[in-house]
Amino acid sequence: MQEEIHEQMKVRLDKIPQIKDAGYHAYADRFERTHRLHEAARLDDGVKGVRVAGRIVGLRYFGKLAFGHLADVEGKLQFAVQKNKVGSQFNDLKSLVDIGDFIGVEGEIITTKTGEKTIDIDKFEFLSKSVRTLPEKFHGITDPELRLRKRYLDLIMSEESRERFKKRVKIIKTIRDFLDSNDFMEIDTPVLTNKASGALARPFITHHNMLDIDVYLRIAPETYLKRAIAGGFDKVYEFARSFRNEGLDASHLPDFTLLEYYCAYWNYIDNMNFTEKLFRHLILNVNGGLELVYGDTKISFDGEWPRISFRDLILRDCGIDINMFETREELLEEINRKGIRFEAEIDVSKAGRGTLIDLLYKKVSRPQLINPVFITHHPLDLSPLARKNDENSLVVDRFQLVVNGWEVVNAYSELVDPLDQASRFRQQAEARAHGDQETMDIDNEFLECMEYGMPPISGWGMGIDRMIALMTDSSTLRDVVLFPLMRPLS
RNA sequence: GGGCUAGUAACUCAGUGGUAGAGUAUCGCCCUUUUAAGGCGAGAGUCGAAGGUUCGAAUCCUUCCUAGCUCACCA
Repeated sequence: MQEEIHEQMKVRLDKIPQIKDAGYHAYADRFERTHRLHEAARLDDGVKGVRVAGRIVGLRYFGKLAFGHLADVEGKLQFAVQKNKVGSQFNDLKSLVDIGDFIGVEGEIITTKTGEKTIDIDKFEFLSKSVRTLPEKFHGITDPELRLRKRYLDLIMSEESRERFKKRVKIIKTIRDFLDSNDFMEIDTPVLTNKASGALARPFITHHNMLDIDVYLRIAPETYLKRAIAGGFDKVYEFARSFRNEGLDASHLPDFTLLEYYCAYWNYIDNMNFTEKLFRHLILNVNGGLELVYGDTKISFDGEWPRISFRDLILRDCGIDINMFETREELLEEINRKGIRFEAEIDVSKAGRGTLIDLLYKKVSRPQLINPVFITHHPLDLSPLARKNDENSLVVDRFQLVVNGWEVVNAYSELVDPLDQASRFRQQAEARAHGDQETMDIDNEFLECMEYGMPPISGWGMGIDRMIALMTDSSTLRDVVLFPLMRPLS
């Protein structure tokens, strides 16, 4: 109770000793329920001895009768309190109980004149006193900042918000069940690491006092999951909370959930086929159809999804054949000649060839991709952990699933050749030496693991939060995360 | 970081230079079928913060804080 106590709070605080004087506990230790609220709401009339508990979210008095609602995230149930049934407890309710309090009630299931399932109570128990008033009942919280900072209030007040987060639970459970039923094993890999590897991104750095070393919060679980494959697990996955010290906006969070799985003996084509199955299963089970509506956009996951190479896509969208330009200088010259400008924060003149191609793709192609499309065969220098294509050594056996202009999935045939991996790391180091920020650290421990031998592997990663935003028609990722990071109020 | 917008009672919002307002909520009274219940009455405010202009500032000016949207970069 940091701030000053205003009138309404004082009124409620003053009730706590009165609650005790009346023989209740203001903060009881337990309540034996026979049903949860949404279960009780499905019982037949006449069932007696029903005991339910919840937060009071509405309360209306009519002289010697009162109606109210108990609610939780799963549902709500109306309760009726009649003075001639509960006796002296009626006045206790009136003088001690407020909207926002938790109570437990026991009574009989009835249906009111207006047709609503109701528990007509014989008695109630006080469970927990709320000393602050809930937001206004009709509008709830509309200030987007308050909704994020005080998500619990948003959940109490907004059915839409409750449904969104329940859907998140269902999405994650559906994916987990699907992977489990396909013989994947869920494992955990470290969050604190010595190297920020597995992706191209700026990490959070923290410090371990006892070891006196700086450690990184992982940017991806990739290299550890592959170590598990080397150790003999042959299908693994992890819902990996990952951390990137970069922008923070509607489509980027500093900590987000990255689902990755790895399967030994698959290549990227097996993986694309599996991806289609996974998504069909997910969307059909959670949304009941294969079409999603996101804002004004309709997205169809039906049918076979197009598979197009990075080169063909860029050629189609801006007429540049990236295979014709083998150095970054030649490519940059061509990009400038076509009049394509990147208003990039990073210095384009320092970017490597791969980074340039990536910028080009994000500028001319990606925004146009609405329905799911597999983009394949990315430039080698953008994919230091992916296997080289057997026909064209400038590209890798990689795919991204792009939906609504978002990279939802990134996957490839994993590089398991330790000599090639060592040379890729060296290339990354060179690019960094030339000023390219978007590079990967050399990870010698990972390399050594690979030297002991890894089977063929295909790995896969998906930003869960983005997928959930797509499936819940949420315009910002912060709407699908319960408690997003906010600058503290000082 | 740039541009635009916003911050007034616990909550939702009016109020554009002249005594700080409404609804919800709270407190008191009436009411046994309501569900944004209703009726009568009352209390509740550092108008985001600091400075300035003015006889007088929620209102005009400056700076700052916070947030949302948006643009550029990152999943």
